[in-house]
Amino acid sequence: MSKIDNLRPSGCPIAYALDLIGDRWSLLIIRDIMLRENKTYGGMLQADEGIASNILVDRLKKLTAAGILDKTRDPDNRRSFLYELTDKGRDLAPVLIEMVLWSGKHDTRPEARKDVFQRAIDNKAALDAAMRSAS
Amino acid sequence: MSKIDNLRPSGCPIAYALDLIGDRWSLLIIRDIMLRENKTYGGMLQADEGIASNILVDRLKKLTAAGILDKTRDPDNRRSFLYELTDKGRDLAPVLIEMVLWSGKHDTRPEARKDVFQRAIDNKAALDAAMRSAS
DNA sequence: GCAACATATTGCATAATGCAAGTAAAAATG
DNA sequence: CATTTTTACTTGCATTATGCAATATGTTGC
Repeated sequence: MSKIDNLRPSGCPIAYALDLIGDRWSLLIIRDIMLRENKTYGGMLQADEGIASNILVDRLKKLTAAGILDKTRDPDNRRSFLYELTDKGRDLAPVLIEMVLWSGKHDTRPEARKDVFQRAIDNKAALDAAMRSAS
Repeated sequence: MSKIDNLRPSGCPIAYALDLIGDRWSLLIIRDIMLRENKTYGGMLQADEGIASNILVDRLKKLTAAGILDKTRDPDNRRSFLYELTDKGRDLAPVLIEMVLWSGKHDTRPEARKDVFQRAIDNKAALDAAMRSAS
């Protein structure tokens, strides 16, 4: 198991957030749930960015331990698990939305995908509601 | 020098943001500038969280290379440099604000500092403007 | 029990981080 | 103009995290 268990004691809210979700993968897992209804280990393994299986397990454990995700058996497929957002996890929707707006404005690469950016521009509140209800 | 130079090619805006600022320190540097007017190497070294000097140099270089920071000589102290936000950097203010709101709601530790959280609750637009003008 | 599916673990190489000490260069002091 | 101080940065080395490929564990349906 990797990554910090102990939070930085400064009390700074930015530091707190970074201690829990400040890495290259955690928010992509939350994106998978919020924007792609991808709630299973297997589905997340196959996502675009190609996370390694041990890292995925590690992050799922940490996000669950942090009270951001909740792990349950999938009632429709009893050999699979569902990782769903808790209230704390759902409340990350605005953070993700602001990241999308920032990248949409500043990522000038041709491969940059603008669909979610456009949704955020068109109706931020509706996107927020959709992301929260996805869990 | 550490950390990835090549961006993940998925085109996902969340992945783009994480490739540039998805680590434990980058947003704390930006916080120092935006919320503490801490724009020098030495000032950042002494911030609450105690970043190591080599990591600080590395992140300052990367953020500058990413077009988020701009490095100039301090006109008031010619042996010091100022790291200031570009437009791209200033546009991260909403991301930081949403993180503050999230942590303020969910960090239940007694040491959690609530001052910036309260500012964001009271007048988000005013906080955003203050953070942008700090650079 | 067995095949298949799904989640998770292990071993090992590479890369990032953290710490302590040292270097470099500009400005202030005498 | 030599010396000290300030400020920025670098280096060496130990520890920790990440990435990859292979393997293992657990669950279900037959």
